[in-house]
Amino acid sequence: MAKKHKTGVKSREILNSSSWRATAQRTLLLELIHQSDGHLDACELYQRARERQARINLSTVYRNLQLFKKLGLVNEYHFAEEHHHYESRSVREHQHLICLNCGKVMEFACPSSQKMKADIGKRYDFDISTVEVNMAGLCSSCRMEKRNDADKRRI
Amino acid sequence: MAKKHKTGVKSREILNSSSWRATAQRTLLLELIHQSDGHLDACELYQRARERQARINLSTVYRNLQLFKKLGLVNEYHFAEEHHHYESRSVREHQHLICLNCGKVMEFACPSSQKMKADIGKRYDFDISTVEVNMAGLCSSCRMEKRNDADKRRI
DNA sequence: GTTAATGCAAATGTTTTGCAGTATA
DNA sequence: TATACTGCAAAACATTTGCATTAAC
Repeated sequence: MAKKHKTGVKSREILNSSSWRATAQRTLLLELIHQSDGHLDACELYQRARERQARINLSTVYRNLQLFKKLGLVNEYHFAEEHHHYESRSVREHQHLICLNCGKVMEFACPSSQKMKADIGKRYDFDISTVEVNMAGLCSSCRMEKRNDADKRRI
Repeated sequence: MAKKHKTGVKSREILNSSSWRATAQRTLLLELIHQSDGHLDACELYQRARERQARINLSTVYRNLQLFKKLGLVNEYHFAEEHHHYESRSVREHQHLICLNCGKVMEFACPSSQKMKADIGKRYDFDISTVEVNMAGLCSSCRMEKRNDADKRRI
């Protein structure tokens, strides 16, 4: 409850501080992103938004995600999939591990990534804005599932 | 010259060792990927292939890239763009830095990624097959270009 | 009242797929 | 000769865009 209120206030502050308008759609989207456990894709966000605002349009979702990205409110991630994932920027720095079978996403701390960012930026004279460490593989339950499938075929 | 010959032989060996057919298109695509400096996208590969086989089709390129990925001949990368990039798997381990303005891709060594892979795999009980470290930002020449543009607008 | 933002529909770009014809093993 | 592979066209997705209407300021 307290969290929800805080997020709402924060979003509103950010929007008011600039010339961006705090529309119902925009506020709802920000709230849903903050509430979620992270790594939503545009389609999932759209579906959740529709539960509360039946007439919201997918292009509104995309337009606002671009804006949030520009304002630094969300990070965009590029996993081993065709679409992007989005996450509130406020959560502490972490990286991602994805199961290639079930799509489950785990987060892990990666303190070395900030040092790496500075080193590489200096070495190649780049102004680096994002660092992504993406690992992908099979989680334990999917590994087990695949093993069982293989056993069945052998019978 | 020697390199080209070696690559051709290697590709042919890999294809012959299985039931996959060494078609002219497939052989050409493998050769182009091996010859390139890495991180090609499907469209670029298609354009290069057309210079030598005018009638080759983009779907053939995509189908073969999927096959090469499955056979472990190429790696697929997900940079901050809408399409994927592909690279011969034989080259030594490295990670990528991409310019968000001009699309230029730099490669950098990241020896710590292998240790990280082992650590994270153990901690989360994942069988990790890929580790990507993607950094993105502005290269020095694009930074300068943008600064000049800003100056012009101010006049 | 201005003008930014939305909804809708259509366009764009990337990747996949069905199918009939072709070429490899 | 059997069938894997290709080319072509169309479909399937994710994302963007133009434009008339709506709503925030």
